[in-house]
Amino acid sequence: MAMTTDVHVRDLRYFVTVAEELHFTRAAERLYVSQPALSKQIRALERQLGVELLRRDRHSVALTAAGAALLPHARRVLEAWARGASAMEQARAAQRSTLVVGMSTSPGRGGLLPAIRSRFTSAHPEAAVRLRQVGWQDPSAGLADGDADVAFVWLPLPDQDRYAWIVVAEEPRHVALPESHPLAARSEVDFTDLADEPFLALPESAGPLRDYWLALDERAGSPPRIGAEIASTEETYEALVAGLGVCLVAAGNVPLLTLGGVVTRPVRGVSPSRYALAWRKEDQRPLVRAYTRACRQVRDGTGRR
Amino acid sequence: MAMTTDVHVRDLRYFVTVAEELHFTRAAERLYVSQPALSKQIRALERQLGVELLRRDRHSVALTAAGAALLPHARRVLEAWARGASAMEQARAAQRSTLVVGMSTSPGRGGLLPAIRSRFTSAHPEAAVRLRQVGWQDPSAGLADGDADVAFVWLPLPDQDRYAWIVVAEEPRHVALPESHPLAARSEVDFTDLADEPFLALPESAGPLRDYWLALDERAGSPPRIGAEIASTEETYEALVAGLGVCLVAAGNVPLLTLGGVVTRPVRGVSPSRYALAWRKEDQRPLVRAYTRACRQVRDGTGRR
DNA sequence: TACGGTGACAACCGATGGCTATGACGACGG
DNA sequence: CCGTCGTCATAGCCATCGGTTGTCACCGTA
Repeated sequence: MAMTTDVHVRDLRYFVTVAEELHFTRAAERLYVSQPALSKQIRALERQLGVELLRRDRHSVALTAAGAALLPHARRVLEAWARGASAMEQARAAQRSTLVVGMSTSPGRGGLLPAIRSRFTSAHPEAAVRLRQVGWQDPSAGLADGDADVAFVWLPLPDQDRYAWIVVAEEPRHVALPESHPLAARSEVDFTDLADEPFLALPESAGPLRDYWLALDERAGSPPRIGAEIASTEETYEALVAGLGVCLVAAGNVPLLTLGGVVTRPVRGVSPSRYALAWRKEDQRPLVRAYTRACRQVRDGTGRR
Repeated sequence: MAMTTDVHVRDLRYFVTVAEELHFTRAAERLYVSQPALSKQIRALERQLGVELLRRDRHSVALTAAGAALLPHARRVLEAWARGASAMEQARAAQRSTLVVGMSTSPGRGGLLPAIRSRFTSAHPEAAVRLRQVGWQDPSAGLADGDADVAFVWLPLPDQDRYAWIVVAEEPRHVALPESHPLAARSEVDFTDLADEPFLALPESAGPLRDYWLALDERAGSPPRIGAEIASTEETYEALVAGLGVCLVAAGNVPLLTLGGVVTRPVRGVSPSRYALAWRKEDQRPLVRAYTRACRQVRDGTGRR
């Protein structure tokens, strides 16, 4: 007999209405339920509480002492929950009108983000855009776990069939080296010269993207040596100056690493990298569609103002 | 899509617990439910509210903004309901420890009530006794509709198989007459002399009791003339002085009617009336049993102090 | 590489909460 | 006086809910 004292808010609402009307049939109408249903629920509530709340007297209904005692508390519960429900209403609205943009590193690239944003907000002035930095463990930059609604990512993505994307930049890849490295003397390097260097690699969880930045495709089967794993720009920089290895980097990201002690050189013999805006393929929400449309327009220079 | 915003208080309790533990399995233990049940309920709550409350991150659980917004409201609802539940607890206790004694007219009869009460309260000091006056429409004096837990009634009762009783007084019946009535000159009358008089009768709803006070049994088939219906001592007195009829009255109730203009005379040829304490046969509650026991002891003079 | 611990999912089952149809019963009007 | 109306209660039905046990997928760790 574990006496759950929990109650359904609906039952309290029913009770309060009957207490106000002192009339089951009328109360049932106000509540949009049938009279028997209301009758049964009130009896169930009385049974649950072990107390007679209403005295039914053939042609009249009256509150008992217990019913009168319950009424104010029931009203307080209803009111408290009304506030909670309205908070949820707000949360729902906020969720509906907030777009979270995931990204691993700053997209930069010539005002891409501000341009998209300006188009987007002109189409949806009520919407808020939140940027969210996501570590490199997640190559989908938050799309996978719902942290982000759209995201700037490097191709290729894992689970390609779950996402759609628009390529926003195609950039040649450079190599980043400590400035003391022998190859730093060259102004340009062949990838074959790098194949035996220790590489800095993305985390395992990055899947095909890790392989891509190791340029696995260009290595004819011989596996790369891994100098260290990196999950952020800062880690990468530290690993480079510490001499743990070298790594490929998109041309657009070169400025993020060349702070001192690190140099970058163009690489021949590797495919260019592709940077894209991605979203969950089945996600049809207006804000998502508007953002991707804005992005496509910016890329294509459509309707430039 | 009538969006019931109602929520089960249990679900809020579940949510608050998970929000406190940030751990489903531990929360489930605290709540004494299985982990899948808890998981499902929380998801259902999220679905109902159309909002993500908790972010499950494989090896960690965190509140979302919506969850954080809900938490205080949920706590307020729980607290409001806790007060309500405790009020119901009190009401239950009060109901359990209050005995309602129904009666049609004052039992009087030599301190019967105080004697019973004193025995009763010495056995149940925590209990409260409430007396309740009931109109003569209800011959069970409130037992039938639950207004009373025990009641002082005149036999015979309707629905005899629903009640048990102890006879507390057996009194000869007198007749009450306006003092101007021819029979008022006699010091005693035969019922046969009364048979053709108009009688004051109890309401139809009194059932066999109405017939009893009309002394139907003594009338060999010829039906009585009804002068008026009466439902209280005052009505009876007024009807008597107005000359609407005569009526039988228990010896113990004679003082209630002989106020002026009305006289009473003993009646030969009618059975004595029986006054009883009655209760619902299936009612085994301790207070009811204690009261009837006290009554029996007082009647039998057992353990007189 | 096996293991322990996490939350999610599936299948099942009794209770709940709603409906319609009907019943009992007092009030009221012809 | 009798039929009808209005009231709340009951019965029988059905979908959904809220719980169970059993299992899985996943991850961190020994």
